[in-house]
Amino acid sequence: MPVTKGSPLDPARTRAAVLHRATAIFYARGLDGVGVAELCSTMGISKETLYRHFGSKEGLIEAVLKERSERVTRWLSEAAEAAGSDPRARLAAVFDALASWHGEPGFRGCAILNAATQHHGAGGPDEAGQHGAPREVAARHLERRLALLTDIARDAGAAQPEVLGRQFLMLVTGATIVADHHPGTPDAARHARTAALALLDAATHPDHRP
Amino acid sequence: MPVTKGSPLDPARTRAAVLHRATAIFYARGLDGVGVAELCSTMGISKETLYRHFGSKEGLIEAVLKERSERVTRWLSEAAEAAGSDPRARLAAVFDALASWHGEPGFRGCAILNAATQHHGAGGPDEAGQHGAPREVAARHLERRLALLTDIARDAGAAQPEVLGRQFLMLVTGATIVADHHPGTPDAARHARTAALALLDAATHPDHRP
DNA sequence: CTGTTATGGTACCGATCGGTTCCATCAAAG
DNA sequence: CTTTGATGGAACCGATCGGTACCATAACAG
Repeated sequence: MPVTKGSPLDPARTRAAVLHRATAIFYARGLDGVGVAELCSTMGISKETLYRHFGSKEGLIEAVLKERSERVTRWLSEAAEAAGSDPRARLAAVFDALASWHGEPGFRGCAILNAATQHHGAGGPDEAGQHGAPREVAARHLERRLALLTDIARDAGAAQPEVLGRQFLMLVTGATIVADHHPGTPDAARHARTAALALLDAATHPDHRP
Repeated sequence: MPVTKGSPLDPARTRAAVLHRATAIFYARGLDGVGVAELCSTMGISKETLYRHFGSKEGLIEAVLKERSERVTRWLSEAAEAAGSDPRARLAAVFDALASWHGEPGFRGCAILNAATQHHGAGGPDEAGQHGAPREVAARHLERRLALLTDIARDAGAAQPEVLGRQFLMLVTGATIVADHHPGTPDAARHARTAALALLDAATHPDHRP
């Protein structure tokens, strides 16, 4: 029989705590920037515990990235929903959420995209049929974000919501990258928001020029 | 006296060849994805030669990134110039060049941004007063790209060329990232081009609506 | 109580890392 | 010819890597 729920020996609770702590450490130091030994000592667990729960460092990374992707996706969707039903307001809310994220103290870009970039060495599918896990997670991550943005474009009545959604995706992604790597553009998300709204208006309103 | 120019023992020629080969290897495998030993054997040189020319792996990386940044910047500027003097045509040419780059066989995103992401562990300035070299090179790289795009926006007569230039920068960067990490969007640069031209037109033409 | 289970700590493994040193070679300068 | 300097090859260094095995402890089940 399993031990009592919530006890300090509850494996599920331990796993969740490790996942949470490892997410922050990997984000701050990079996937290859921290070894398993230091990782465990920082988290206050033993290596045996880590390997019992996740099998390998790769397994831990994959679990961290999947959980992070779901959390971020949910966070952005909720930010859009909170803005109401007007597509324009929802789009603006997405970029406002982006701006506040970029302004957070430890901001270092998108953890999922960073991980995929750091692991680009494992390019193709390996012998186990597994592609590089970080790159797969990143692709699905962008796919979900594209779906959210395309929904907004569709609700707004754009002629080509798929195209407009992809343009929004590039603005969101580009703003995050620029905010991370170009200190001269601290308000990237604000400018991206202006551009996105202009594109939405151009795709929605009829063209008045001859 | 130095040996005859062009001889196989000419240090400058050796250095240039190493730089060229290392650029391709680092781009394909990642900065940490290949060790110095494999790097040297692949390039057909000895470790002593590498360390005599570049001092350390970090020194080689820095030299590779700086050379790459200059080459890419020159390439994009020339693509814009070749389109003539019309700002709209030059802007379109930039995204056309981007599209052809994204379509190349070994495309793996921007080498400079990838390197900066892979080395985000060396966050602040170290004891030698040197910030993480890859991150500095990336910041300057984006700065030069921003200057090119802002010039186009200014030549087009935009009311706020700095803002429009930054929006172009986010579209260029976002398109490259999406093309790398989202297989579902193979024509990212084409959609980014459409968006950029729409933004340029909106910022240039007077607004006809009440 | 006893038995089970999850845990933290530690020592250890082979492999690989970045970097250093020595040496034979080979082309060009004199 | 001899001398000079750049090179490739290989051995070697200490450190760190991801991963495994073993063990004492502590909390819970019965």
